[in-house]
Amino acid sequence: MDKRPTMSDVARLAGVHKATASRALNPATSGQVNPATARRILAVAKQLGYTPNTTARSLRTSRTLTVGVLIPDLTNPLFPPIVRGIENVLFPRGYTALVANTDNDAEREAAHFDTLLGRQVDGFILATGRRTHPLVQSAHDRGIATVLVNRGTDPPMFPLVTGDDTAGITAVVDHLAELGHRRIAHLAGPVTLSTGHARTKAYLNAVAAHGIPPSVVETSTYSAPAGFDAMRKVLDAADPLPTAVVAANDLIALGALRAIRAHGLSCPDDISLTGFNDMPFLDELSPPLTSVRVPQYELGTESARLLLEQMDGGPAVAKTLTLPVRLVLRGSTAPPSR
Amino acid sequence: MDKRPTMSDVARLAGVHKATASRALNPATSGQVNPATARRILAVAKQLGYTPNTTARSLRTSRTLTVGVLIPDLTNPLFPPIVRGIENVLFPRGYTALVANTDNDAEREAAHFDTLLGRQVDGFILATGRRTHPLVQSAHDRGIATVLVNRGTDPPMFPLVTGDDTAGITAVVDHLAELGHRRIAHLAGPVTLSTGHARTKAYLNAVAAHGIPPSVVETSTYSAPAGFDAMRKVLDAADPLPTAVVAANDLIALGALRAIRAHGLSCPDDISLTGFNDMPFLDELSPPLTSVRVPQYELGTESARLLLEQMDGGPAVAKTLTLPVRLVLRGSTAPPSR
DNA sequence: TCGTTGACTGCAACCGGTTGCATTCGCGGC
DNA sequence: GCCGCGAATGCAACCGGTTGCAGTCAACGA
Repeated sequence: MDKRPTMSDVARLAGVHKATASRALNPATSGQVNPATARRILAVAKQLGYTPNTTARSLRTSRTLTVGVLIPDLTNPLFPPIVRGIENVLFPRGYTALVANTDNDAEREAAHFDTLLGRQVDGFILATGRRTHPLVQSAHDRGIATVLVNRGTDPPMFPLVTGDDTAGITAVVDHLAELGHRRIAHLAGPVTLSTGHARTKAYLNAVAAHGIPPSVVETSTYSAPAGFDAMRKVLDAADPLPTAVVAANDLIALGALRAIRAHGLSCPDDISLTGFNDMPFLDELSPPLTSVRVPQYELGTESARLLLEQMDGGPAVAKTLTLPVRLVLRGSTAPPSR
Repeated sequence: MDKRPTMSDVARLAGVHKATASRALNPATSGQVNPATARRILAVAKQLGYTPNTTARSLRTSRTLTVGVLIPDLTNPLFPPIVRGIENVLFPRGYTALVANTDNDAEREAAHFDTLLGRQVDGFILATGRRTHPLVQSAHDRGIATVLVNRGTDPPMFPLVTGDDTAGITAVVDHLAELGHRRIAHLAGPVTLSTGHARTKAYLNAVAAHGIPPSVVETSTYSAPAGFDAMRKVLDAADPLPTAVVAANDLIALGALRAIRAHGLSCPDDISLTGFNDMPFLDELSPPLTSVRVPQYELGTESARLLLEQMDGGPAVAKTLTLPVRLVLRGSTAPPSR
C-alpha cells in the first residue's frame, strides 16, 4: 500500500547503517558482517517483507540481470521451446529474459534491439536467423555478450548454437533414395535465411551423391501458404512429376500437402513428402508427416549456457555448437508407385 | 566499447547543465527549454549516439515501463498469440513485457511473481487461469495495476478479459444435438482451472436443456496424455458408449482421438469429437477437428489495453470483458451411426 | 604494556537520470 | 526609470542500493 520498505528502513530497525544491511543481505558479502548482526538484519528484513530494488542495484552495479532474446515470431511453433529452454537456464541464475518478436522485419528488429540496449540488458540471444549482421556488429562493437541461434555471421564474432541441418536433410534424402525415389524435388526456404541456405546446400550435395538431378523451388517465407504456392509451381511445371518432395520445414510441407491434394494427387501414394523441425502434432496429420526432429529446447538451454559463460567474463569465442537431429519416419514417405 | 555516453556528457558538450539536457531530451518537458538550445542538445545527443539509461530514469521516477506477464506454458499453442497481442499493444507505448512460465506450479508462480515485483514492474497480466488468489490479493494490496486473462477471482478485484466459454460449449452441444446425438460425454478440464470449471458448467446446462443425461470425466491437466487417459476411462466404463464427446480443449481432444483409435473405433463414424480453442493446424488433422475459435490475439490486445488504462491512473474497476467465440465445423462431427 | 592485526561497521561517494526551487535576464507596462 | 513577470537555465537533492576507505575495538604477540 504505502510503499515498499527500503534497505534504509531495514537498517534503521535493525540499528545498523544501511551499508551493513546491504552486506548482510547480499550472500556474496554477508561473510563480512558479524553473524549475529546478520541474523538480526535478516530477521528484520523478513518481518518487513523487504525485497531489494533491482533497479537501484542495477544502476550502481551496471548489471541488470536481464538478457534480450530476439526471435522472429513466437507463434511459430519452432520458437516457444527455444524460449523455454533459455528461461529455464537463466531464471535459476537470477536472469530474466526480455523476449521480442521481430517478424523478420529489419526495422522492428532494430527498434527492439535499441529498446533492449536502453534497458541495459547484460546480453543478447539472437535467434532471428536472418541477416543480422548490423545488429551483431553493433553488439560486438559495444562488447555485449551475445549468442546466436541457428545462424552465424560470416566473420564469426559470437558463439553459435544450431541444429545439424546438413545431417538432417542428408538423412531425409538418403531415406527417400533408399525407398527407390529417383525424382526428388526440394521446396527451399528463403535463401536469405541461414537455414534455407544450409538446407538447400545439403539437399544439392545429397542428391548429387545419389546421382539424382536436383530440382529446387524457393519459397518466399517459411509458411504454409508459401509452401502451397511453391508446390503448385512444381506440379504445374515439372514433367515428369517428382515422386518425392523434401520441404525445408514443416509449415512448407503442410502447404505442399494441401497443394498435392488440390491437384488431385495423394500423399504418399503419388508423392512422398517430408518436413523439417518435427513440430508438435505432426503425428496426428493425415498422413503423419515424416520430419527431422530438431532439439529446440536444447538449442535454448545450450545458447543460454554459452551466454552465461560470456557474461561471467568468459571470452566471446566464436565457436559453433551443432546439436544432433534425428529423422522421424512416419506415414508420408513410401516407395514410389511408378 | 569504452562506455555509453551519459546525459552529463551530452550536457557538457552542448555547454548546458545536465538538467537542461534532461528537459530537452524528454518530449514532455522539452517545451521548457529554448528551442535553439534544445536543437543544439539534440544534435549533440545524436552525434554521440546517446541513449538514455532506463535504469537510472526508473530509479528516480519509480516507473520501469515494464509489465509482468504470467502464463502457464509458452509451448501450449494457446498462449503465444495472447503474448503477441500483449506485446503489440504495449511496445508502441514504450512498455516491455517480461514473460514468465509458471507450469501451473504455485511455487514457480510465486517465485516469478516476486522476481517481477523486485524488478518493479508497473503492472501485471495474469493469464495463469489458476487459483491465483494469493498473488492477486498481493497485487491488490500493493496497489499494482493488474489485469486477469481467462480467470477472475471471487471477490472481483481487477478487470478480467475472457473468451465466452459458455457460449462456445453451448454451441458445440447444440450442434451435436442437432446432428441427432443423444449420448454426449464431456472430457472436462481440471476443475481447479477456471476454464475447466466454466466449460463443465456450460456443458451441464446445455445437455440439460436438451434433456440429455450428463456424463463427465475430469482430466488431470489440459494435455493430450490426460485426454487419452480420460477417454479410455469413458470407453472402458460407459455402456452404451457415447456417440459424441465434447473435449474441454483441443489437446484433450487429440488425446481422446488416439484413445478412440486405439480402441478400434473411428471418428467421426463411431464417435464424434470436438475440441476447444481452435489451435493451429487442426485443419490438417485426420479428421479435421471441429473446435471453438477463441480470439486469443484479441484477448492479449484487450488485456494490454485495460492494463494501460490502469497504469495511466485509471481505477482498477473489476469489469469483465467477454470476447465472442465461434464454432468452427469440421470433419470430426457427424450424425450418429447407430 | 604497547603496537599490530583483523574483524566488524560506519561514512560518503557514486551510479545516471528527474524535478522542485532558486536565480538570472530581458522586456513590457506604468 | 523602476517594477514585475515570465521564460530559460542552473543548482542540488533525491531515487535505493553498492563499495572503497577509514575508523573502532578487542584480541593477540612481543
